[in-house]
Amino acid sequence: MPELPEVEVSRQGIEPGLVGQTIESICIRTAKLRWDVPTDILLTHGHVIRSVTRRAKYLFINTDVGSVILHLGMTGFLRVFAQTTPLKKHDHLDINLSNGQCLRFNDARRFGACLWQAKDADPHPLLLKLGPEPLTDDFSLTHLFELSRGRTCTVKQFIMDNKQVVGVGNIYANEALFLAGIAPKRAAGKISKARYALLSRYIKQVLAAAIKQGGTTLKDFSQVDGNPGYFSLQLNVYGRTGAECLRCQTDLKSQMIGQRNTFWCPSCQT
DNA sequence: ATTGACTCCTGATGGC
DNA sequence: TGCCATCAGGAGTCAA
Repeated sequence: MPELPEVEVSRQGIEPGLVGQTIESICIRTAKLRWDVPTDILLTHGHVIRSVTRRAKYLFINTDVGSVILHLGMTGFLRVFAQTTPLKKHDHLDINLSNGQCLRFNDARRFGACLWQAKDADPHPLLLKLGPEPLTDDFSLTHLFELSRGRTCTVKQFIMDNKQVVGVGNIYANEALFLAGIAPKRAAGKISKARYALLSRYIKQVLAAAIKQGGTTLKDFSQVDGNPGYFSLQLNVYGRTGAECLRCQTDLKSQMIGQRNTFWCPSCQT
């Protein structure tokens, strides 16, 4: 289940195989993922891939005429290999390169997306409301505190809201709240500046650490080379319902908060 | 404006 | 062994 670290690891994985290569053709095998796949992406035929970038959990394959935007959703992953590689179930899209290689997008649950951003056009509507990138200075230690005043939703829902900060998915929200010692059900508007500074620092730390280790592998994710990520080995709370807290041996709790499974230590997190 | 419920989809899982 | 029913989950959309 790709979160920001997994998307960034995917970006780093596909970038060397794509940049400088010419797009020979694009094969849309599945016309509708989360939304209809825009045929505008075919405009990239014959154009060179200048860069592969990321904004939130969106990946951009950038050419001189525009960008193919990919979102991995829940179960999406990307591979770069020979165009002759046999198809597997749920292989939805190929970007064929003139060197015989291709970028292939596979997504079992089709929560992923392929979008089009024309060069010099207004930004895609989906990108307009996104908050700052958590790993940049745009996401300051006081950012969350300032936005949270008066908010009654839980702190967990607040940090997972893309309008506040992008890329904090369920796994890392649980982990960052544990490290900061904040109970996930606490109201966002009633948490002190000092605690938000701590939480912000841990959000940055946990995301950066996960990227460095190649992302978290649970059920679905693998790196572009097919190897798993290794971060799951050091999850403190996610998925550990009933197990003992690694810090204080208290039994961890879990509960659905805002349709998402939430894990915490009732002793360490207050 | 904010919040919560609903929705898309398929594979994994568990009960019988 | 097989067949349901249930669930996970990113994030947009809609209703309240």
